[in-house]
Amino acid sequence: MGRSPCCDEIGLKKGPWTPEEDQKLVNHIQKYGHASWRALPKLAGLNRCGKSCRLRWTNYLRPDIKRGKFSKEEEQTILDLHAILGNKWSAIASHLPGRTDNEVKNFWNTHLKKKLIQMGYDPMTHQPRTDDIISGLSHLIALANLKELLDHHHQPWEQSLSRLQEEAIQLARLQSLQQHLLLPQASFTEADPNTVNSITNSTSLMNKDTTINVSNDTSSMSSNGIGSAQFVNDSIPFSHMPELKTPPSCSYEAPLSNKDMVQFYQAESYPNSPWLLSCSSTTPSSPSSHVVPPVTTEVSLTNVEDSCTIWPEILLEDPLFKMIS
DNA sequence: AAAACAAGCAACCGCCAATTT
DNA sequence: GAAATTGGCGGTTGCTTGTTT
Repeated sequence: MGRSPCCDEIGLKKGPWTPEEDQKLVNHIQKYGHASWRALPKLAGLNRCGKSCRLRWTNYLRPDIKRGKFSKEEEQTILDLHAILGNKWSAIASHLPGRTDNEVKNFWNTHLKKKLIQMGYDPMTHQPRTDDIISGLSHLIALANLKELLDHHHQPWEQSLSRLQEEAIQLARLQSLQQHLLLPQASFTEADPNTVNSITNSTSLMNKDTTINVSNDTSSMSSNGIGSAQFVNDSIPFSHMPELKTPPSCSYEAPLSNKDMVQFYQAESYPNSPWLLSCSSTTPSSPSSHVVPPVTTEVSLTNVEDSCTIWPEILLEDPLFKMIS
């Protein structure tokens, strides 16, 4: 059985809050707290639903709310955390004292998302947008083809069409190769630990300032009109991505069986939380589908364990973390 | 000066998980 | 154990303000 929305009651006010309403809410909470949001509006003399009161309090009236522009540090933290957590606004906001999930979400949607797109990143994956590069390249090639076609207008059009078809096949091959070269790592949302492990073992790739440089100089076009692409350094730095590193060591203060694996993530850029750690247990038969809550809460970095499994998306399960400062 | 458009943000909505009855 | 209730979260909406035409 479902439940009726709390704001369905007839006559309850919606929309922007007036200063008088704010004052009533603040006064009531300061005096009596907010044990029950449902009961609060009547007790406080407000013609609002409890949900509306809770939102107003948590997003605007709470005394510890930090207002004003986001600092560069806060911006970087949001970018770093979003790269790992995705749209977990509440979890991201918990790392930013005084900021609400709503504020972080709005800041992301109005500023950071656009910024990433402008920088050539996919705002969801935080990876360079290969579709843009490839479509841009295709566009250039198409223009070159058109130019060549016009240059050879004396040829029968059937012949030109046939040449274009051949070139389209070659272009498709080139694009396939480029995608392979541009995506040396699978997505971090991949749940298979083996895949994730192999990804993490090659994290050096993440921090290289690598990009594809597409020349628009037609002299670099080959004789059949297909352009060339080459890897060069530093145009689109991956600076906003947190650096993932193999940990120096792990030791367990609670015993773990050989079915267990350690998950960790180094977050150098998060103040007071240089390491976020957690352990979980998995069954050998289905490692990716059976991750259970932490079996230990204390992990310290003292001895090297080669068998540790690195799991970059550990932050996806924020509540499971043990933070060691 | 006015209309159109864009950006920013507070607030709402629906869903879900946890808790209570 | 099932149903009802509550609080919390993420997505979306729509109002306000600023900018451009």
